[in-house]
Amino acid sequence: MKKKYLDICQSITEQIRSGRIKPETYLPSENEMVKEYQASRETIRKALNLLAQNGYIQKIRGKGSMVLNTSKFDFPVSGLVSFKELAGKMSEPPQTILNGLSLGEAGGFIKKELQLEEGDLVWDVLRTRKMGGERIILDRDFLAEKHVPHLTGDICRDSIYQYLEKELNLNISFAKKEIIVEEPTDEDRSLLDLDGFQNVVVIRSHVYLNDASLFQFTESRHRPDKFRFTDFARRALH
Amino acid sequence: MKKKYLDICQSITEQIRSGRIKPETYLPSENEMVKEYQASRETIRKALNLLAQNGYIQKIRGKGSMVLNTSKFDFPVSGLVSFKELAGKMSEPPQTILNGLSLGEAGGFIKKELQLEEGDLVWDVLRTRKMGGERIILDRDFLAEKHVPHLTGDICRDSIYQYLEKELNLNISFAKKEIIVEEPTDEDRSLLDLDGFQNVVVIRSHVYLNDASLFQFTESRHRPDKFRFTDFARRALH
DNA sequence: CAGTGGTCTAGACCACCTC
DNA sequence: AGGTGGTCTAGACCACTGA
Repeated sequence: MKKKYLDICQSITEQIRSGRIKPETYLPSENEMVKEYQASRETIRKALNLLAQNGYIQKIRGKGSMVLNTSKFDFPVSGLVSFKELAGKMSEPPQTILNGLSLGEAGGFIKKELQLEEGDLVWDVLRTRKMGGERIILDRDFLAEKHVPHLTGDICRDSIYQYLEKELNLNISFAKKEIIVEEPTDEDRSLLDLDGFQNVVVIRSHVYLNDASLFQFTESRHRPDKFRFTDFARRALH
Repeated sequence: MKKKYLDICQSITEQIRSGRIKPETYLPSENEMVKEYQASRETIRKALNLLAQNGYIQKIRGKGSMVLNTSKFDFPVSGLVSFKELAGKMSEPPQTILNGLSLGEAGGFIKKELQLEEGDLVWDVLRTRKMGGERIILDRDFLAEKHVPHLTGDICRDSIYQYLEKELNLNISFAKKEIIVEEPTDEDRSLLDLDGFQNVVVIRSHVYLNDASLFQFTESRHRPDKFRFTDFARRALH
């Protein structure tokens, strides 16, 4: 199934990212794009709305679609991105250390978080992320065994998300996240280079598949000086 | 200008929030809604897409639109919400203290952040937010005088956003934000009840109007134990 | 198979901006 | 007045689900 509006969106995204279309200038009008892309106006508008949602353009009535400046806006923890995808956009390559991988019956806490039944099994994955020689992030993932029957150390050291989407064809769809600041646990102190920091930033996520079933609960614990979260937000319509 | 898809969206939102439509159940099909709301299917779909973006429903092909559980998901720092709007959803009423309000020529730092010209004026607003008797948040707002010619202490103590949107009819459209953790400044220590915390959480925002012009730069500094950010994120299409 | 949501179209009317 | 984006429509075909 090829989606025309996605093609158009990617085409324009590419032109903006490469600098062929400059910030503060206007895109061709929707009617011009209708001819250029051989698509109906609604299809063009679908593509443009995607760009607007992601902060690439601002549509201004009576004038046109202005390209926004997206530089300095390059660390998309926002959205739903795995560490490997994120790392690909960083200057220096990070490193993943697998500290633990086990499959077992869900305990009380995690059984509740993943809404599991009595006797359901869960994977417990513990990984450290190293950047610039220092252990900066501690990730603990819980994955429901009924959705992910098989998991290996190699997959965890590479990218779990890649495996789930490419191999298992799971459709990761949305997540609810919360960011808070906590005191370091003993585990944080032993597995991270905390350098005397009194706090860690904790991101807790519940991740859902296309059919709205919950399959993953993650806790990502960051050294505060290396933590940065950026977001593009549109004001809700009223 | 009445927008049918917004009416439909609000109608369904209201039914979900009030509990008349329960989580884990399906909405009527799009074709049924076409009759119910006397609208075309594309208009219905526009409304449903808004609901999906905001985490109210999950659309599942071949099955329907499932209502998601939105409880425990109640602190929308995400999106673009002013403190007053946020406070309205909290149990206990918070309090705003105005620590400073001045209009002056833009200095080097803020001139750059707000992309101002030589001689442009900016408002500098400093406010403390008190919750449960403790001073928890320190907000510093810079607003370009060319967009906001007039500002008073009463407006700052109430809600700047309300004034901008209701009185000045400014259309606040989008913001770029960043969240990081810093050491407290002397100002933080004197104006907040830091209780010995070694860090503050800082949210920096650049806020833009409908015509893509930058009009506000804000720094919001939070005591870490009272900070919480929640987010609903959909995975980017590929 | 019928029903669901996903994509696409061609055309209409409106509100806004600019000249 | 002419061009821009914003809303809405009626209809078509497709892909997926479940009985």
